[in-house]
Amino acid sequence: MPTSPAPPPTDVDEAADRLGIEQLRPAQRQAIGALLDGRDALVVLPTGAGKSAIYQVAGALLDGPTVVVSPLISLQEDQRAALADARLGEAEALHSLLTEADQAAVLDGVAGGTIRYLFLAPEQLLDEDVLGRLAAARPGLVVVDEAHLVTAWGDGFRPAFLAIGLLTTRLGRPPVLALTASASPPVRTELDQRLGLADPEVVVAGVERPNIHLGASRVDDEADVPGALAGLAADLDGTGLVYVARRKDAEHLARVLGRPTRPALAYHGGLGRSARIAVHERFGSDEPCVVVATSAFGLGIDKPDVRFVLHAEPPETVDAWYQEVGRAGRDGAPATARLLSIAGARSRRAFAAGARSSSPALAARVHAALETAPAPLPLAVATRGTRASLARAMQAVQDLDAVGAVRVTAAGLLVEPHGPRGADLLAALEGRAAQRRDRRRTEARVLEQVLEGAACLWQAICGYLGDPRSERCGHCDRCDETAREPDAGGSPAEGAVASSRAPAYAPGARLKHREFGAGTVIEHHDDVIMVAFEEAGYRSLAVELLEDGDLLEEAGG
DNA sequence: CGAATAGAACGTAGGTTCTATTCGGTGCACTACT
Repeated sequence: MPTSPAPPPTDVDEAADRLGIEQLRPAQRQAIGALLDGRDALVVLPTGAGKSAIYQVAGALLDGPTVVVSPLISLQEDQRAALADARLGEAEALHSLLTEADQAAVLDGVAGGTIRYLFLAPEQLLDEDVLGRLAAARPGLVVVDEAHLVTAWGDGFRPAFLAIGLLTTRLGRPPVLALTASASPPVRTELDQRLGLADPEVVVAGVERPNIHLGASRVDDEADVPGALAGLAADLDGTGLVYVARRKDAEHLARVLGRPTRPALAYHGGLGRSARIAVHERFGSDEPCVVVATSAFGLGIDKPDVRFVLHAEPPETVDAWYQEVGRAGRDGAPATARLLSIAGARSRRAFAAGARSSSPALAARVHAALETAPAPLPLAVATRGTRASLARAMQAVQDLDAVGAVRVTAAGLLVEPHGPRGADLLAALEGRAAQRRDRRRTEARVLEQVLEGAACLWQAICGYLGDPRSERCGHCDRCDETAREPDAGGSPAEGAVASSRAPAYAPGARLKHREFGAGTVIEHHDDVIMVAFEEAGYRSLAVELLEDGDLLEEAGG
């Protein structure tokens, strides 16, 4: 006989206690409080800061099951296991590795009220049967874990991420909690829109990782990269990660970097299941090793004592760089991150990012199909016959929703009677597509500029991620160089030049541009500032033109 | 976007040179086979 379930906790502290947490941190309390008041929340905290506890506690106190959208099956299983002993209620995952009978049992458990926490991938929500049964159970909370993937993966790789926002409406629109370790201000704005967050409680803290020493350097030729990496790795002890752009680079560099005392293992998405498990097990062991990997090796890694992260070339964006660097030094002990770029060459990872995108033509077809429908249609029915996968069609629906051409209600999808149609609709859709391409290009360019510039690296990253710091970090290459050149030629450090000449444009300063709107300065050198605009993304602006052209509405804050 | 690969033209043997296309990193789920 199973033991009878524990009675639900009566307050936040009791729920935390059952998780083995003595004292919740202020950031956690702030988010939990908002959710219990029925509000949405967007939480940006580094891994290890207790993001999961927010939904674990809030979910135990809200009526109805908590639905956690989680990107990987392995992650879902980890999260389920973490709740297994907590006496907060039953937790299950729903995915394709379960037998059909087990999947049915999980859905029955949700419908019958015995399951308190359900973990699933966004693709599961596209199944009308799953969606309908979840809706009937009246969820009390929807959680989007690794929420930055809504923008990073939704627009191309896994379009189901874009559908989450629409589908929460079908789930009765309970409070939505978006969780991530990194989200720059433009990404936050996009998350608000894509997830349909309504005036969310925003909690952002602690982007900088003081124990990670950051560096970026340049090699002249591609052929120099393996030797440079080998040199860096030789000076570093313990277990480390090397990120590369392509699968065959992983295989090749693993052979170059392996040593008898510390083997190097290649990891990428082309490996078989058992090979991948073997690398994860070796990486997790106490014996040091180096894993040479594509971006496949990332999500869900929580080994505390990774001592270094090397990049054979720049990642797609500053966000991706921060995410990958952040896998070092989780234990708080000193760790090292070094990035190589090839002089004059674009990173191979930058252009692979935006190849696939949604099609205005497909969106127009979906719209046409809806116009002839007599009543609100379930999403899956409305997009039938468009010759696109359900997930692709969802991407189209999301675009239609964003330009105001359709509306999603609990009953399904319908055409907005006064929304754009015909040529207007197509123009609006194409405008959106162009905006997305532009966003991608500028994001790749920002990383290039940070790497080419001379500014403190952590200052640039923190500014980019919306947690600006006004002083140099003291633990990156650029700060080391500044410290080594005390008063050669009598010129003060660059940061001092910037702030004495134009204090209004110091990193972290807020400004409002006539064309681009509100933004935050993230870098300033040579009379050029880089600004993160909430709506327009990242822009480099010449200070002289800015002032002469009277382009600022206001500055300060 | 730019590198790699496949195919075509050349004109009689197996190579060069050009043009067209596909592919590049992430994984969910599904289908059809052992």
